[in-house]
Amino acid sequence: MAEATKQRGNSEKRRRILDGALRAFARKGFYNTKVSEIAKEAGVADGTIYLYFKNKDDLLISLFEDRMEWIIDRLETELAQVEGGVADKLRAYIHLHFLLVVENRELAEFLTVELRQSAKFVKEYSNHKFGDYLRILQGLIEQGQETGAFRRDLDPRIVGRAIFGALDEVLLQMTLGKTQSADVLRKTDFLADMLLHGLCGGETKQT
Amino acid sequence: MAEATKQRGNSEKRRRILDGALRAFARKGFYNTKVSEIAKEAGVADGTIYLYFKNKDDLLISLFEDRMEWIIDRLETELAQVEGGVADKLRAYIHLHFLLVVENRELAEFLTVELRQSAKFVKEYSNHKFGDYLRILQGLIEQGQETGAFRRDLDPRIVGRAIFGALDEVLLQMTLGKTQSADVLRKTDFLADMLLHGLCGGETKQT
DNA sequence: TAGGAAAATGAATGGCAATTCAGTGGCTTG
DNA sequence: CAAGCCACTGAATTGCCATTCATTTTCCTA
Repeated sequence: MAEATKQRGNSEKRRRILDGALRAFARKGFYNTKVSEIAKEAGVADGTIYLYFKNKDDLLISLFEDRMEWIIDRLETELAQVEGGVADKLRAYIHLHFLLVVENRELAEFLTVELRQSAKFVKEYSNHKFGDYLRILQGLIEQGQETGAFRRDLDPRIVGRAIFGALDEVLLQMTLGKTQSADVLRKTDFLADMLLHGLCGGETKQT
Repeated sequence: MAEATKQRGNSEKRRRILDGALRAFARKGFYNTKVSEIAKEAGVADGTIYLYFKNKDDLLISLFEDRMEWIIDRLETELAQVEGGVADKLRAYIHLHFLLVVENRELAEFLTVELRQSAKFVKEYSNHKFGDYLRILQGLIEQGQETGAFRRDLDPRIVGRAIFGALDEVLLQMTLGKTQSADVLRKTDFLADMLLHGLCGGETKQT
């Protein structure tokens, strides 16, 4: 029990710090957030943070990995349950991506803003998590191309990026603009339709 | 002449500083760039920068506005010359957007990375330039909807964002990944096709 | 319950880098 | 040529804030 308690103590404080950091980073961005603010947000002393993280950079990376892991798990679980063709999976993917924002504004704000800001940063530390995330989307595209549902003249890697970028930018706008949750979800299907059928395309909406 | 000379002297030094800042920011990002580095890059003393800009933030904003203005001018000029339907204009727009990167990597890197990083920043200082840029794209979509070339069930504001996001993310990838210029341009048409006709759609490529 | 290890604290430190400003040099003008 | 002006310089100033570490508190264990 001693062991368990200690572990739990550790984990719980670590979690509190990550949660506090998320809130603080979402509000002011990485560089404008003081370590002491994170500490206050987490209800912890400044020094305590350094018992759990090597430094401020490490805290950012850890937070990023922690949350991406959570998102990826969730995405994989839920996508596996979708019945229907690849197009339906893609719709589900987009829906989940948007749902994430509705359910967790701060996380969305943190990811949309900091992910790009730290593009090089993340790149230098060879972060796999974002790659894993993108690979889910790319896998979906490839699958669609194999089954003939999607056209084959497009590079899945580019298409994956493009779709991610489209969603991300729209979400950024909504996040910063404090769009109502209901409105956010309403846009989902339109965007999915546009990506599937194009600007010129028909208005088919299959379930 | 005295007046002219002084003016030119001013402008030329200001330009040197902006150019130096662009190079420095593109390389290391705003927060990791020291003012003294910008000064060295511009071939100017540290203090000189403060004769032309209020502070480091002001320098960032000025650089951003300066370059966006240039881009917008160019975009408007070139789009006006495009013959053909709205779809062709959209293709041209995408082509120009990509061309920008090919011709000016540093600018592209600066914009893709810093634009988002400073989303709030830019928002607080109510920057109109990015809005102006987006409005060009949105105008194109609206025009297409009026003439019947594009479907009407999509909000032009959302679609504009989505397209911008898609392009931007793909470019970010290419910029950071040091993709060859020729390859960058090759992707242009595919991406345009995907946006116009969708993932499922045909492979029509009208000129 | 005492003792001591582990965890947590937060005031003090140290380094860094934005900004300032006293001084320099060159140019114009009378 | 003197004198004032003005852009420019870069070393010194200054404030900030990440990180450290001597001290305190908590929590076991015997």
